Parts: sequence; structure tokens; C-alpha cells
Amino acid sequence: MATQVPEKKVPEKTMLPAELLAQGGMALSADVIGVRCAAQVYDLMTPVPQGACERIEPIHADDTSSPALSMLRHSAAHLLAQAVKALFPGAQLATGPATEDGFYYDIAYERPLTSDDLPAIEARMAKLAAQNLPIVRQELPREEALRLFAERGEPFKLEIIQEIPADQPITVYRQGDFLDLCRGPHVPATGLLKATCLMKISGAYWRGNPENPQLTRIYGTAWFTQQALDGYLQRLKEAQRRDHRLLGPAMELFHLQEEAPGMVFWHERGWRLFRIIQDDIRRRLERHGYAEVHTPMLADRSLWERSGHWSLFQEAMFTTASEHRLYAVKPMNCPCHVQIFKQGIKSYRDLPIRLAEFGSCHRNEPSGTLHGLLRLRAFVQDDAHIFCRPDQVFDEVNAFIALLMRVYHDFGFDDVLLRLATRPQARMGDDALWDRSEQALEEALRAQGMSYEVLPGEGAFYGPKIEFALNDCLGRIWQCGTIQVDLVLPGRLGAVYVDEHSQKVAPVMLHRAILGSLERFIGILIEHHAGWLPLWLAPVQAAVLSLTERHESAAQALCQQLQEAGIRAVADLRNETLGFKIRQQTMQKVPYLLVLGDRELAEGTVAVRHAFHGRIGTKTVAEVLQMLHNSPQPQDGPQKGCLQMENDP
RNA sequence: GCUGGCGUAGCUCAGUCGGUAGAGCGGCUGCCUUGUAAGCAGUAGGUCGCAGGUUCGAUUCCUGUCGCCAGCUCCA
Repeated sequence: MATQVPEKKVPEKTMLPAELLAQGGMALSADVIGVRCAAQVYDLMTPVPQGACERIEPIHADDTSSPALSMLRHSAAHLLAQAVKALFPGAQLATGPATEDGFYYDIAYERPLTSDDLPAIEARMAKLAAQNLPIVRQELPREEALRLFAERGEPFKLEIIQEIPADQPITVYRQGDFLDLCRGPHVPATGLLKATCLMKISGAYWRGNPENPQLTRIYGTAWFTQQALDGYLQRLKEAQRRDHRLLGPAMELFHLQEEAPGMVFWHERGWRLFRIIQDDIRRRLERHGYAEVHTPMLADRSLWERSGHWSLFQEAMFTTASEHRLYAVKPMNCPCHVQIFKQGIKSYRDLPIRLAEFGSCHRNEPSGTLHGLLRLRAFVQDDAHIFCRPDQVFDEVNAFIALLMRVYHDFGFDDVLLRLATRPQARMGDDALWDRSEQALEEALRAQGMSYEVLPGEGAFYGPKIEFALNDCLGRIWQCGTIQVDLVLPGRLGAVYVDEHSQKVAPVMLHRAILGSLERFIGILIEHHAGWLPLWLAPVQAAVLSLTERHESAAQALCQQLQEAGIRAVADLRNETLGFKIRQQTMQKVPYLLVLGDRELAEGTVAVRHAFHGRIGTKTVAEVLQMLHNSPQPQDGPQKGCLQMENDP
């Protein structure tokens, strides 16, 4: 971008926030830590350009808005750095920003810092906070700044200074004998940083590039009050309680073990859940004009060479050899689906052709990236490839988004992150087709009334895509659904159809998945519902509990009656107290507990308890069946939404 | 894959400054016959992740390796 010569004849008139506040008739009370001015936050040390905004608003030291917290946390990062420099004088500071709910600082030191070092650092931080050191801002000439940080042995800071555009001032913030390069804003004194604690320590590369030296990253969090900090720590604990890696085995759904890293052992209940989900998706796909197929798990290396996977994806593919031929275990289903498309001659009138597969894929992911069900080496995708004409892309994408949102809604997700990834620098296919494809995706998003984020340059080399992502319990974002335009693969693999002019042309191919991987989706589902799956998904919907040995046969009979009525029921006939059985079934998140004792046998009823909501009352078996059958089913049909059970008791 | 941490009974974890280990829960047996989130007693479980090294002796110290956890990078 060409920059005009800055018309900096007279330096712009500026005023400190305190003056501005006074001008506006507002006194600068002791708890004011900054001001908000035209959506911009200024700290008390930074002059505000006059005329920057009409109205300024003080920010108080109990503000819960994210700019105010960011300011606090950014200062907390400095406090951390100050403590580290005091304890480990040779440490070199890289960067230390505020994050979504805390802050970190990347530090290089002669030895890696470990979690054993944290208590000492934390203690020093508390001491520095107690001293209530004023935080002072200072603008420096570039040479002066370079000299200062060279003197202090901060090579990373020098690198950063050199990248600051020449027309931007260089500012440093000081507190006591500590000084850091920083554009601010910061709170006025370290005394505000009392509700601060260090969380964890890990590695990070300088500038996120693995070629660069690895630094120690220390994470912490900071809040304005101890109460807010405690609340945050409490929320973290809650989130951990939802962790699918703990809940899954506790609910007897699955386990993982080291002989099969990144691969799941599904137990009966988990596999039942898997099948319920698979059947639900299968039913919807049938209604939406998809044809389900099934393709080989292994294919000869030559197919992957033709598809381009061998050159781009080889690292991630498992291979196996037989009779002097090398096979790769499929990491994706697309090349195989193209092979099905290629059988016979296709007319433009045949399109779109939608081939779906619950494709079992293997990818040799780096060991460090594996994470419960959310990141595996073997997983099943609800994959499909739509072969269509360029003019059909919009309709297909439009229909897909509607289908996907319907599915997410039925599974209890209404908060979906949508991202449109557009053409990268390195790409294949001509620009006219890219224009048309990106436009089709964007128009479909608008037609569906979706808000989305554009990620410029993040598209695949073969085409633009829309990603649909969900959050897990720790706020991490996991991509599930996707729809990707592929302008390249059909051509590479020689797939064609005959158009209305009798010409053979390559179809556009849309890769699309709703759940992404069924395994990952189940992991997110468990966390989202904290294990309390909607009734239609619960692997066991009801447990019949016998009170004593006298009630065993009646319990067994009731269980069978429920099963015959299509309810997934088990009988708990163990010689244990009722309280014990209720506790165990509750921990396994079995939604309905049906108790049979003398009273119920005499009355011909059953005592119903909902594991989450508690006692419901006594009902006849007919009433129980009616209640279970009337509970909401997934839609994409005439029925209503899902039974929601959001939290634990 | 990289950096750091961790790996002890089925699970959660304690412990050994180097002398082959212990608790709670769970399991089993018996008692109890149970009324809405853990009844009582007894009892059996362990090559202390795996492989080397140091040592009279290693679960403990060292090295390597595998796995797990957090983050980085990558990704459904």
C-alpha cells in the first residue's frame, strides 16, 4: 500500500485522559484505570488525540468488559516478566500478550523453566503487586529504544523494534526497575494486580515457527477481584468435569489404550450411541438425495499418486505392502468416490450425483496432537462428494447448510462458528472458476442468513471452503462440518460428464461432511451435554431397579416389556441398597430410573426418577411408555426439538 | 513431530533421601433384604510403562524408548 507523505506539520493536539475527564466535568476517581473513547481504550498515561471522539467514558477497576480485562492481563504479563527477570536475570523476554481469559509470557532462559519454578515466580509477583509500583509510559526515539534493549540483553525485543513502522512511536512501560517494550494500554499501578495466578507452563516457538528457537511460555490469569478469580477457577473445574475423556469411560462408552494410539475401543454402549447417530444421519441423507456407497480401505499407491495425495499427504498416510505392491490406507474417501463416478458415462442430466460414505479413514497424525476422541488416527467421517455442474454449486451449498444447521440443532448445538476460507496464494484452477465458486459459497451463506467470518487465503489449493466449528468444554474450537469446492481432483482423476453440447467436461466436486468425524462429534456431544445426552441419543434410556430380591422377577419382566416397546432398558437386580444403585446409574447418566418395590407391585405401578431432575412420581407402565415415547425425537421431519438437560445436579 | 510434566493394584492416588510397596473406591465371599446419590465384615489383587546402564542391590539414580497430559505446529 502506498503511503502519502504524512502531513505532520503540527503535532496533533493531545490531552491526557484525566484532563479530558475534567473537561467533561468528571473527576478522576481513584478507581479509574483508563478511558474508553470511540471504541478505543486508552490508559491514564496515554494522551488521547483531541477530537478523537465526542465522548469519553471512564473505565473503573471492576469493569468486566474484555478491553478492560485485557488491559489488566497485559499488565499482569508485565508483572510476570518483572518477577522472572528478578529471579532469573539472564532470562530474555519475547512477547507477553493478554489472551481470552488470561495472559502468557514467552521467555528464553539457559535452562527450561518448569512448573517447580512457578511458586517462586508467583510469590515474587505478589510481592511486586503489594509494592503498588506506579506503571509509567514513555515514548522513546528509535535509537534510544534499540540501545536500551541491547543494553538489557533482549534480542527478541530488538527484533520487534526493527519491525515497528518508522512512523509509529516506540513506547515503553516502566514499573520499578523493570521496563518493557509495549504499546499498552496498562493499568496505572501494580497494586491492581492482586487477583492474579499462574496456571501452567509449556513450550512455544518464537513467532509460532518451529524453525525458530523454542521458548518457555508461562500462562496465568488475572481478574480485578479475588472473587472473580475464584469464579473463573470454579468454571475451569466445572469444565474439567465435563471432559469426555473422563465421562466416556465412566459411562462405559469407550476406552483408549497405548497399543492403539489414536484409535478407539468402542464398548457396547458407546457403539450403540455411534450407531444411533450414524442411523440418524443415514436417514437424513436418504431424504436429501444422497446415495450411500462403501469403498476400499486400501488402495494402490498409484491411485494416491494420481490424486495428488502421495506428494502432499504422504507423511500422514499409513502404508502396507503385499506381493511387491505398496498400498496406502485411505486418509480420505474422495479418490474412491471419483472411481465410482467414473464407472459408465454420465450425462449433465444425471448431475448432481451425491455419493455418501461412512468412510473409515486413517491418518498418521503426529503423536503430540492426539487428544481423546477429538483428535484421532482412525476415525469415521460422515463424508459425501457431490458431483455437479458449476451452475449447481449454489443450490447444493445452500441445501447443505440448511441440512447441517438442522442436524446441529437437533443434537443440541445452536452456537456454530462459520468461516469462509478463500483462495490461497498457491492454488490450482483458473480464477474465473474461483470467482464463481467463492461467490456461490458466500451467496449461500447469505441466503441462509448466517453470520460468518472470512479467512482470506485460508482455502485449500483446490478450492474455497466453508468450515463449521463447535466449542469444546475448555473453549477450544473444533472444526466439524465443512463444504469444500474442488476444482481440481475430478480433472486429475479423469472424471467427466457429457454436457449439453456433447462435450466431455470435468464436474465440480463438493467435499462435504456434517459431523466431520463421528468420534470427534461424540466427544463434543458428551462435553456439551456434560454426559446428559438427549433421550433419543442415550445408549441406555431407562434402568429398572429392584428394591429387594423379592422384586427381581417383576423388574426383569418390566425391563423386557420396555425393550419390546422399543426402549433401551436395563435391569439392575444387584443385591445392593436402592441408594447405591441410584448413585451408580446416575453417575452413568442413565436418564430414567424405574424403581419396583412392594408398594409398586401392589399398585401395579412403578416409581419414576429422572437421574438429572430427581423424583417424578409413581406412574403406571403405560404412562411411563407414553412419557418415553413422547419425548422429542430428532427432526428433519415434523417433530419438535430435543429434550434438553443442560447441567449436572 | 517439538518443549515441559507425568507413568505405582481395575480406578483415583500415597510412598520408597537406593534394601522388591500402601490407602480409598471397585472386585470376590459372607452377613444384611435394603425406599431415592455410597449398609457391614472378611479377602484376593502389583515384574512400580518397557529396555538398557550405574550399584552388592534399582520401583527409586542415569540414558533410551513407548504412552498420556498441557502448549506449540498441524488438522476431521
